[in-house]
Amino acid sequence: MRSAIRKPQAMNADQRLFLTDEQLRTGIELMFFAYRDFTGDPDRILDERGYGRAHHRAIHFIRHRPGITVAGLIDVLSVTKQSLNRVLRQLIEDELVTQTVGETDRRQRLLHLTEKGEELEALLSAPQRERLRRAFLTAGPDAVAGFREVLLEMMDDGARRHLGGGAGRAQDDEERRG
Amino acid sequence: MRSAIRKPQAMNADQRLFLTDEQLRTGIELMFFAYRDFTGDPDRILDERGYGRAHHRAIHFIRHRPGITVAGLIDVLSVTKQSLNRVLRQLIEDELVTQTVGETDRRQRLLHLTEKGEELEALLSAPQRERLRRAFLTAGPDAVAGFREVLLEMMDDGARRHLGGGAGRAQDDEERRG
DNA sequence: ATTTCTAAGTCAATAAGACTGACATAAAAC
DNA sequence: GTTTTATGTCAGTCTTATTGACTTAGAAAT
Repeated sequence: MRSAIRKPQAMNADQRLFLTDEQLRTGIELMFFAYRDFTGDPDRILDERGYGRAHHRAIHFIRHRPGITVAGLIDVLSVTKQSLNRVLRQLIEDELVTQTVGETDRRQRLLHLTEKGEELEALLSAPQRERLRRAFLTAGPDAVAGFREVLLEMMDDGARRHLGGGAGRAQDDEERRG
Repeated sequence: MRSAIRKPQAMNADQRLFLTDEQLRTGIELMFFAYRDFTGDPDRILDERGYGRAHHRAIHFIRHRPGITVAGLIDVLSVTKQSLNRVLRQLIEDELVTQTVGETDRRQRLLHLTEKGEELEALLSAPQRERLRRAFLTAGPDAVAGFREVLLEMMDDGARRHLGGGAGRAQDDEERRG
């Protein structure tokens, strides 16, 4: 028995495929820690202003999908109308978000950020962008491509259409859905 | 098939460095969607049993750092004693977690999962492992390496020592801290 | 034109999960 | 023997989210 030395052939299929228990567990923990720290910075800024993470999410998607409807935002965020409404009411009251009546369908309320809203959005996303920027720069382009691929694969099929940018405009999808 | 179209045009430094506004924004949204869907499966299982995400986190880290102290768990999770205590009380009451008095320091309560606890942990992590496994397999080993690098870089410096596996054992750190 | 459906908004009640602050106990450290 | 540490607990608060019921306005269908 040659038990002393581990030959490369001794690796099973899952090990060669980087799918060991250890690596999957590390993946789970990476998601937990990275997400927590990623949201930590804006959370602190929001807290000072009496807002929460829900406000950030609304502000983010209104900023990047200007003119999105309330129903569209509910769909992207996967929250209930009641949850979103409370958040939206505050943001409108505080003059960070405006509503305009839809042109083709006047029941719709099209959402936009005010200047004040844009300012807060920039302030909130700055630390996240900086964190990503630093991580991307350190890890390099190939690592970034891998990061994007894996996260994209981890998403539910239905959620992928909400992703703006590289994989098709979400706004178009939403308008098509009407 | 997701990164199909790429226009070969003039790129500035940031674009070559994959640090365009667009790519940073997509990174932000990937984190949001992937994390939400990643936690969605266990959330449903927890819900059926009257537990929440906080219970899952406790169970996960007790499973993978058996004998961890209450203070150690508070440190890893970055929650308050009061928050953790409510969760822990339920898990002990429901016989998923046991406490044993520390041998060297009898003030400490060393946490372990019972068989029942191990079963629930396996049930909760199964969909997450499967999701990761599928994503890793589809994206390939290089992408997985990139995923890990970027997430690791995104974490706060202080959090990195809590990561088990590839980058040093967290358990040792915790024991050293005592 | 009337009915029906849809988009949005609101009220009420509930719950998980987190927080702060205050306080208690037991054991270790000095 | 005093102080510090580890744990546990009580009380109160806050944010986010839920479900359910109901209203208003406008669009669509007949």
